[in-house]
Amino acid sequence: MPSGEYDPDAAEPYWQRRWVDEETYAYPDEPVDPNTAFAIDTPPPTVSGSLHWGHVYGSILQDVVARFHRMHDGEVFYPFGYDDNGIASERLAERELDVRHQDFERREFQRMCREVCEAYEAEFTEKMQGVGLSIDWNNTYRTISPEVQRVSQLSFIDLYEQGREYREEAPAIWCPECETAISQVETEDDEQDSHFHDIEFTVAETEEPFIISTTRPELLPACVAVFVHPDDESNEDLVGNHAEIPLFGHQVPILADERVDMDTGSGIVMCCTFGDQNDIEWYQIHDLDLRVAIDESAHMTAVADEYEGLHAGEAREAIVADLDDADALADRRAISHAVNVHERCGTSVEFLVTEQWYVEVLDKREEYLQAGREMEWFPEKMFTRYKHWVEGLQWDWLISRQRSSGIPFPVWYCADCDREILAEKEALPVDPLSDDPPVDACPDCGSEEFVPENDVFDTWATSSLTPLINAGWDWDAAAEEFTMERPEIYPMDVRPQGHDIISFWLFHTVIKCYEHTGEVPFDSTMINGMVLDENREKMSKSKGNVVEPDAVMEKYPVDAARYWAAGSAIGDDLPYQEKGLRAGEKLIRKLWNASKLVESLAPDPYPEAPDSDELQAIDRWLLAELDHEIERVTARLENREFSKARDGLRSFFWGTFCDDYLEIAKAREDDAAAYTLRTAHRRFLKLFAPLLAHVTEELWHEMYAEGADGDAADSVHLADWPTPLGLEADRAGGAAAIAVVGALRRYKSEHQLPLNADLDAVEVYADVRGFEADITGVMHVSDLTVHPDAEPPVETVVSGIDLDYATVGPKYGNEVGTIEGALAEGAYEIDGDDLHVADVTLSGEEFTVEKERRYQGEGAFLEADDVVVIVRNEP
RNA sequence: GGGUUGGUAGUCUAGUCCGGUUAUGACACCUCCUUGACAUGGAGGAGGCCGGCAGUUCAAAUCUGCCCCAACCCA
Repeated sequence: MPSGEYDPDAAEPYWQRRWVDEETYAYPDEPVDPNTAFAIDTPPPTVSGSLHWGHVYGSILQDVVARFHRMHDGEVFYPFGYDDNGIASERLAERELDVRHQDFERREFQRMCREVCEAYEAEFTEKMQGVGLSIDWNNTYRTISPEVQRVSQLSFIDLYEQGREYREEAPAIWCPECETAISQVETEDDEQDSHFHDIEFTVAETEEPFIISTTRPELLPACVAVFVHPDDESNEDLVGNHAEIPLFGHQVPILADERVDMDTGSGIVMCCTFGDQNDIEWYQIHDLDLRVAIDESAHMTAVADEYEGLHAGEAREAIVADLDDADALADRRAISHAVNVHERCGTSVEFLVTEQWYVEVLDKREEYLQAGREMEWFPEKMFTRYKHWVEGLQWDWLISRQRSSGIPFPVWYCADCDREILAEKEALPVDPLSDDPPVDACPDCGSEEFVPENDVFDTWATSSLTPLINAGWDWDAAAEEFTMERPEIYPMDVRPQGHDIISFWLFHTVIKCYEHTGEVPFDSTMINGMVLDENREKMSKSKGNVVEPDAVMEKYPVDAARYWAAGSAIGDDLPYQEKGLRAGEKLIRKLWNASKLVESLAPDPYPEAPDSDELQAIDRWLLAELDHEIERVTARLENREFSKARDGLRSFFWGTFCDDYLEIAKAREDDAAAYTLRTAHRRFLKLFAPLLAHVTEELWHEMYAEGADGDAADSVHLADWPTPLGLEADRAGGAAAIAVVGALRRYKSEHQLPLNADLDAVEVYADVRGFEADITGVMHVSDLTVHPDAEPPVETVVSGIDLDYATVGPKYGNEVGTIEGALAEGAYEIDGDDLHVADVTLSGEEFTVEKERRYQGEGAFLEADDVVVIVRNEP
């Protein structure tokens, strides 16, 4: 039985350890009913550092969902993954060991990555267990593991066989620091200081000079055309001629195109291989030359003549200086502008023509939009993000990366005819660098020489397969079909994630799983907002406002953090506020203390359910109100309305159960009260369990686990979610009785009396029959008289008229103002059911007469809701 | 630059889709109260031009337009 004060420092780690040791949340190995199995697909966090408070926040919301459905529905599949196969993890290893991947042999570097990641993964595990997440720790995966490599390569081969992947030499976004192609989603804008250079070009045909403006003079050798806007009258005579490039001397055509921004600089712009995405479009549309001046590591090529070998940055300075010497630099001014950088390393990206693998997506935009529509979105409005992303797609998905660590493409090429040779599905995973291709000779040309593909998959190509990884998707060679080890969890019930990754992670997962299985992988998606600091500002290392999970956990119970996290409306950002955690602490304490009182008022052995007619009116009232609350909380949790579920349950428990019923029950000593207390309290523990996972478990074991059926004997989290009892109850009478008690409390408070002070005589004008003993008991009333039907002995004075605007408004329109004016001045007359005012007559249903009650008799006159109470008390 | 979402007492928040006249609750603040768990509790009080401007309407926190601020997504 609970005693003393609750000690979360001891209880929380105890239960966390026990949940893990006893595998409380293990998903069964044996077949599970697909109708009750509930599966969550958590996006595996990237192993690139420590977990931050945002991870904790999102995880708690997932866990509330998991715990609720475990109690409400049945078995819950709640796995955990570590995403450790991407550039982020490689860069972590480089940072941690102070090395560069280029300096190591591929296998050796991969081994180093694994070692660094292992330490961080152990820390992830510890932290996640430390917030009491009900993850099944038997179901964890690493995105670099052989099993996942197999799934990932199977996915590649399946899409290839479906004709949805192609290899092409084309302009691609390139990070010169990481020396790999990257996709559009991996870039971000960075506002950087730069210079605008006005450079003098010459028209070859006329030797007439003109000015172009550029931030990238080092691309002069890469210039392949000059553009003016078709509407640009001042420059239109240039079109059709050629321009001679200063310093480099080559000539390029001058063309017209609408993409030119006439307002920037001179309105004449140079097009290079490639400065930006515009250049790529011009290259494609106008069939321009390729003049590659910058190589994979951002050094100048032979095209740059004497600048060959210089880093692009050095070349820029050198070229600017030489332009100046040649009197070709008209102006140079400092500006600040947005530069496209690689989000992982902050390096400005280049556009290089390289051979890469792509997944075709543009042709199925409408289908993928429909796939998104088929999911239920919490909140609904987040679907718009998905929609705009899909509608705005401009590139197929580039999935090859020129990195050391990652999952290799299961592909070889014929050395003679370049035919693509894919691995056999049953042989996966393979590494073409060390494994042989599945054929001895090229089926096309018979050559026996093969070149292995050196590239690895984009990390998202793998992390977009988590539903399939979790479901145990595989290729059955004998049956020649894809199979699933746990078909009952696919499609998965919910996919939680932050709103920042809807566009790439969620989108890619939806489309890949959809292509493999023909089904949308999620029934619903739940989008959480971002965690902000206490001033509602985004947390960032540079601002120094980052909240460290460890610091919070040291100061507050985990349940308090869980309470705080559940205070958000789904999709909204949530500021970190200590008072939110303090409120959580208060609720934990209240729950603990109330439990102690329940224990002492209704000690062991707990009475069996009495016949319904033995329950007193107040008992039936409480249990009926609780039924109502159960329905509300259940609906709110189903709709992921965490904040409403939390606040509603909290105020019902605190106000109705503790302040109202518990106080009344103190005066009772019968079995009906004991049964009611126990029944309600046991139900409260269950209702709070998804939220306050630890304290409810502690109390459950103190009070109920021993006598519980089945799994509930092990954990409240394995108990069944409560359903309404459906008792008949006088809910109006109970509400009136509570109003009477409230009025009497207020009376005592106003008269500075202690709440347990005796009251001599109380008269109640409301139907509180059946609740008399409860009122006298809790309020210490010596003589209570109830007048269920009689009018109170008061004079009523008309104090005003309330209009029913819903009918009066539309009916009288502009006259409403006049009517209101007359009413305010008292210029009206009540005539039976009618009201004469301002030349109109309102009928009975169009207004209500407001009456003030005046009591002239002895004692104090109290009003609450529709209840009138008269107190006569000798001091 | 474009799009999305949000802006409600000192702070956080409900209500906004579907307009109806004392705008919800919590924290903090003020006053009072030791009551069979909890004073880390209980009863009460004060605190708001619902981001700004304009419009629609008898009536706007709610609908429309423009503007300002913030976050996110995309250029």
